Amino acid sequence: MHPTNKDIVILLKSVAAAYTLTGVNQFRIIAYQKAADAVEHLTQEIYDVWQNGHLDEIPGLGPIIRQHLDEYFTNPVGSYLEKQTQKIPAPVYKLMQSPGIGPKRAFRIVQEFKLDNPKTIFEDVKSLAAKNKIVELEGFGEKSQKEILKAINLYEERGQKEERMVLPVAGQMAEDIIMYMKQLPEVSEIQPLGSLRRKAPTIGDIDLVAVVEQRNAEKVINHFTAYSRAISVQGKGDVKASIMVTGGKRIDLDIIPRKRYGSMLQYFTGNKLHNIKLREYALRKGYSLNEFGIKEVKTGKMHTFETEEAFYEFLHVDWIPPEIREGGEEIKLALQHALPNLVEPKDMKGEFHVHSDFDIVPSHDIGMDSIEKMAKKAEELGYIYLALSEHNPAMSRVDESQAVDLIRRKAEAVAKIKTPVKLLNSLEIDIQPNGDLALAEDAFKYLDIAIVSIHSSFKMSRDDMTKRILKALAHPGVKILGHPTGRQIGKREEIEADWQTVFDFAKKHHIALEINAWHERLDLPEGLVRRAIQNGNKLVINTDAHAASQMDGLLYGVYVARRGWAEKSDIINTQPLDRVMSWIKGK
DNA sequence: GCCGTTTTCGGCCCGACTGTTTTCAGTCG
Repeated sequence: MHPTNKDIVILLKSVAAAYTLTGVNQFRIIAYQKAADAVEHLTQEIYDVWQNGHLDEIPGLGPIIRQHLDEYFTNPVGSYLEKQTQKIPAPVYKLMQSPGIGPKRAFRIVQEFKLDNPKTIFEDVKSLAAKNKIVELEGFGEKSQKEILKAINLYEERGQKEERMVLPVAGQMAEDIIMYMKQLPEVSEIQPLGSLRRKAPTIGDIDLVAVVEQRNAEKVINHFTAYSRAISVQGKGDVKASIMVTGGKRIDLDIIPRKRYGSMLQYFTGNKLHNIKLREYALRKGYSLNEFGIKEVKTGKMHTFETEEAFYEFLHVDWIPPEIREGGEEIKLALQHALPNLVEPKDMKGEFHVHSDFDIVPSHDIGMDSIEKMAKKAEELGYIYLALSEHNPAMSRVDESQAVDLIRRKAEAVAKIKTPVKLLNSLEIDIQPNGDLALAEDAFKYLDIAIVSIHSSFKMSRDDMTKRILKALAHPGVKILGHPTGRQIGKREEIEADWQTVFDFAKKHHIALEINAWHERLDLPEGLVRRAIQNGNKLVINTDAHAASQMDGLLYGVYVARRGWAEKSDIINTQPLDRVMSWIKGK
């Protein structure tokens, strides 16, 4: 098994902890913490990124840590990183995993009581606390003993299976509480920030900021903590509060007067590395940034900002779309007025991957709505074209001539629909393990366009998988590679393939890479979107809808495209019909 | 150890909260 992102996060944090305890340069410790943070918030598996030779694209990982990771991925045994962690007793790292216990307190406890078994560390500490032993340590007291117990219990209860929400779930949760908060006229504005505003594929907790005048603060905070879905109040102060809602998810609320709203938006949108880099830049210019405004370091004069645009403008930095605030090169480009002009939802003019209920005897799940209904929905969305791409007929259920007949009949059914939307007869065809397509050759003449996707044998060697994909793409009828990595967020890993080779081949043959907008796929992942674009590939954004209502979800694909720095011209289904048709015809 | 729109050397984000202390250390986001 390859190390997961979580493994690497723990590894890097452990090295940072070991350095903290052995007393190395504090900035080296911070560098490891930043690196751990970068990996923790990566939306791709770091192992895959490493395998494809692109560790250098991750901001926060410098040459030295990259080299250590390279060694670790090749063979962890005896590697530098492993050796560093071994300098500290293993139970320390275990103990640190409970919230509120950092390296120093964990080390103190382990050392003072000579706890050497990582397997029993939590039990050991609990029984020490029961005997009131921890209170006796210098620097610890009654309350810290209690806090430590609470932290361990919390970790044991649910810390390990901490799950992040997919974007639409988090979005709905935010919308619900925003509606609730807006019942108060004192809340003049309220919006989600953090990873939700940056449209990250998964969301840990929900951050809200509301514009409230100081005299109404108490009332608003009280209203927030009285939310009916709150199962507990985590914290409550004059200007902020935090609740836990059903499902164990946290919602934080900060309130701010109108005149400081801009700096608060910037501060809580993040991400962390973006903020650090912006503040470092500002500091070189003599300014210190915080959530209340911009301070002139020399004079102490404070500037406040009602809008985020004004905040960035003060620093002579172009406003940066939240989706690309990742701590990479966006600040540099914003200074040069060279940010990309990201694709927007309104640019979308159609899509190529929806499943109708036409009974094609499909190999996988069939759609819920008729072709007509899907076309109607496309019309409502203002689309000018739509491709109906059901799964191919199951080879186990129909023979070749029956399959050909089904495709022909579907073409006729599509042609019969009266709609201003240009409908295309398409299919999503399985790529078989040997790279053959699961469709009789004669059927292709009834298709306007074809998507090919992998739906089986996800575990293959990188070489075999790459060959399999190239063989499928070599078929002249193929125009789109569907959900290329096959990942399902939180459920299935990405397949392993040499993406550079796949991208080069796709580019040469004018095959588009899909950004599948289904919220559990979001595939291509944004990191690969960015590389595909830099490589000169074209992409399409598709919903993979199995019901008309799901076609609204194209938005989530647009977010991924934006997070991958895609402009309108990179995305084929932003283009007018004639351009799309000439792409289909292979020009 | 990382990083760069006055630096490839010499700096390094910022504040809140908590607890155990009388001025700070540890942890977190």
